[in-house]
Amino acid sequence: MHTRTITAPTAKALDIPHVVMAEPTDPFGAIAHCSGVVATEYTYRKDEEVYGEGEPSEYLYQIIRGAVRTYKLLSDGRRQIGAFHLPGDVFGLDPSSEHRLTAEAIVDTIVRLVPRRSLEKAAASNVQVARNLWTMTACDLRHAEDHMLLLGRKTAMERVATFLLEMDRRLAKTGMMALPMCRRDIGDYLGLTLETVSRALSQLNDQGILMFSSAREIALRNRQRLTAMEA
Amino acid sequence: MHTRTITAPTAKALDIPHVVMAEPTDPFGAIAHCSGVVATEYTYRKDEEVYGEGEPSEYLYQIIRGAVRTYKLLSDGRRQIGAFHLPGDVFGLDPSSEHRLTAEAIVDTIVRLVPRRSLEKAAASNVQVARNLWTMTACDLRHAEDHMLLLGRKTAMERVATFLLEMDRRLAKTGMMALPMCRRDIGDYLGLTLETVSRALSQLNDQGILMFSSAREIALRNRQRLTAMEA
DNA sequence: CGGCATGTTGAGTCAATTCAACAGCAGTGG
DNA sequence: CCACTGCTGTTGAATTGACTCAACATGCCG
Repeated sequence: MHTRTITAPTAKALDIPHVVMAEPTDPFGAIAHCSGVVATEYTYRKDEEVYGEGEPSEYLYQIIRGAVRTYKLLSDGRRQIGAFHLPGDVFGLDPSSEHRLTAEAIVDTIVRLVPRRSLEKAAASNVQVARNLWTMTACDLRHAEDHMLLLGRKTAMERVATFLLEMDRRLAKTGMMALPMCRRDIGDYLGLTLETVSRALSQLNDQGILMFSSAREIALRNRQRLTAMEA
Repeated sequence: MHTRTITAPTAKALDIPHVVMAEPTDPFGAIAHCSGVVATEYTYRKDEEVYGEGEPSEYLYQIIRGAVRTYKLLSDGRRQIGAFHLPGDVFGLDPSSEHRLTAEAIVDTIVRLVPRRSLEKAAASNVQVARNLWTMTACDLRHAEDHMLLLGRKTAMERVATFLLEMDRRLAKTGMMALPMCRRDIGDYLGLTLETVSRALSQLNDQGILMFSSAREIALRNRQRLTAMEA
């Protein structure tokens, strides 16, 4: 596994090219540049676990390339994926000392990571760092709140429409999105079975609302109609 | 509407009696005692709106007596309640400037409130305050993550069992819980219809797992079996 | 080229919903 | 005091959206 260590002064050179941050500012970048904060690069293979639910929270991660799913399991194996993390996204931030979800690479993934210990230290003296940590957690919370509405009250088609628009916004570069995750992952994210996801996508294809290049390469042909289906 | 203003020095006298905080520490209390932070009391009537989705976030609230629901609506009226807030709980904390859910009193409710403006000011100079704000948001996030698992993957009976154990933990004082919310609220919290909630409760009653004093006064008779049903 | 992962589609089933009727209770006013 | 009214909760019957189970198609990797 390839590992590289970057000290604060050189970290700026690592800024991810061609990625528009979801946030107007880049809280992770702001933190990573603090004196005393050391960022490291690390690579995970497809399906490799980054951390497990209940494990001590030792690092904060930012995805450079690839994708990560974070999820919870029930004892009988039923799984709920809480979020997909894509290039530029930060994950693994847990004010409590233990992770509350498991994180796994969906595809081969490169992350930048910062020890929690140095974050705590930076936050203790630098109010702006503390504020950024809060902002990042709040961002996760907003997503979770929206997702509860989806899981509790939307129909299968509405869920898939919402998913497509979310992914389109987050990873479509050229009008085409290359989904890193399989149908089962999408189902476990949307609270559906993989078959139901597949049927909904086929139906949207039949209606001309989207077009497949391959099963995971999708272009939206009518965002307006899709937005109307989102409920 | 009765309003009372408390300055920091006297705020300690207002500590809510006979309420065990969900957290080992009391972040709200810690913040409310900061110099420059002024807490006010306010009363909302049953079904009165505390704030609406999209409104500017001006206050942080702590419930003294009563109960509040926070929810999101779809355009056709479908509702997802994200959380119930009970005495001692803090709600309305939003790092962004706008509320992302609507808050309504479930019954006549007394809250203590602190202006957001003074929080920002306190957090800018006091790292401990900043840390407490982060901790409170993280607490909301944890609940949301657990609730996504419930909404996406649990059966109706498992949802109701989880709900009963949550409420038992949070408001049972004498082995009896007095639910402030109606069946429709419970359904909208659990992603079910009110009829399904009612049927599940009746079934638990028939099985001797709980006992009704009235429709909203419930005593758990077998927490172990209920925990086993939680999945 | 074969073998396994992944994805699609069909048929039948079922858990939860919808629609409907009724019961219980609280508050109101004669 | 009791009928009246509205609201909340329960229960039954029929429906349905999503699931389960199954077969087959596709595509990728060695």
